[in-house]
Amino acid sequence: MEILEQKHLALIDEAERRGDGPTANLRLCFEVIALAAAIDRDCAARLAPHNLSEGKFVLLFLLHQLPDGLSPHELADRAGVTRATVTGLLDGLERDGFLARQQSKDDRRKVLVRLSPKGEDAARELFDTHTRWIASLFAGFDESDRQTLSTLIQRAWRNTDGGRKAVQTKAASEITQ
Amino acid sequence: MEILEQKHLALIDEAERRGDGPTANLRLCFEVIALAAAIDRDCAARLAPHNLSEGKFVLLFLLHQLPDGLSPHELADRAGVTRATVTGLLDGLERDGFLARQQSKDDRRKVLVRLSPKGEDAARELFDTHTRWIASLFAGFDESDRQTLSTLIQRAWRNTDGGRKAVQTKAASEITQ
DNA sequence: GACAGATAGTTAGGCGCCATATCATAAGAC
DNA sequence: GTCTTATGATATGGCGCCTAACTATCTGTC
Repeated sequence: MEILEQKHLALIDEAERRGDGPTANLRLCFEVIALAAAIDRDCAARLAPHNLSEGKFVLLFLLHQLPDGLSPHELADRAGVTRATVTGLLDGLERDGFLARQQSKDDRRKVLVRLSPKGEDAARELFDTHTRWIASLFAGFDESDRQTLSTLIQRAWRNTDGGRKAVQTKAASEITQ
Repeated sequence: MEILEQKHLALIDEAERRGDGPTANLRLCFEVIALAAAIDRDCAARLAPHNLSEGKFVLLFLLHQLPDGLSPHELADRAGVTRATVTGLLDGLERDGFLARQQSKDDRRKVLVRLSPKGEDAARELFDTHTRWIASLFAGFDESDRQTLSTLIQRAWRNTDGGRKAVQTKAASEITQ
């Protein structure tokens, strides 16, 4: 029952062959990545039958129950992707009838995106099954397990570039206060 | 110091708004994904200056110190990607002078891929810095931390589709024995 | 020795994501 | 009122990955 991916096994082999110190950290890193990749694959597999990807699903639920719609720009900000990416995702969603684009009245540069009834249905239904599925991944975890896992992940995260920057930003803002 | 991505924060908000039971598991899942994504980003940022991606780097180190080279098929198997993907990666690597393709003598369907001196240099040098960097992500983890994290990750992994299949396969093979 | 089926590599087309460049419109400075 | 600058959205082209289809070659069978 090997959790790691092929390429990572090969990398660990090579590191061991070179006697490159402790490969335990390598293995740990690849286990994290393997879990995330497995979750991504499952997510994609669950959404594909509906002609949706993870990115499209996010837009769908961001637009859910917003009769006034949102602009592509707002969608990009809230989804954390570029505006260009949103344009591509909207193209697909509009083609498949989940939503419609409409020119804004007050700002003629702007576009308003609104879900169609089909989109509203999909958002409502998929959101529930989706969150239930995600929660089920950690079935059997009690509060202590969750706390432990979360703490260890955050410790590693602080060693990434993004994590380091966040720590610095936080420190700077605390001094400023 | 928020570790989660924008879209996941929005998803958790919505789940809480709906009172959809425990959102703690959601948060945990997204933390795993955020760590993996941060690592991926760092990896890409470190390789980009050399005109390499993670996929290309894997091919490079698979070919390292193999004067007889490998075929695209073998590379695909060992890297865990499709042959078509390997073709694309090889195109880029060949264009950038890291390797050369050469017709095999004994099987004229086959192609042999060999690193150039530039490719050999890059593989040797990058492999070391790369593994050191990965190990540094878990700096400060002692054996007990590693064991704990690994166990928790594997427990979650067994709840993914891939994990379930692996468990079944293992059980079946044990019965057969 | 011809022929079916396996195998090797590539091509074509798609998806999701990105960065960069382009074009329309809006808002503020003077 | 014009002119710069900011802000919309999109187009273009790239990357890594996929599947499916194609061509060339090899292999085993009759």
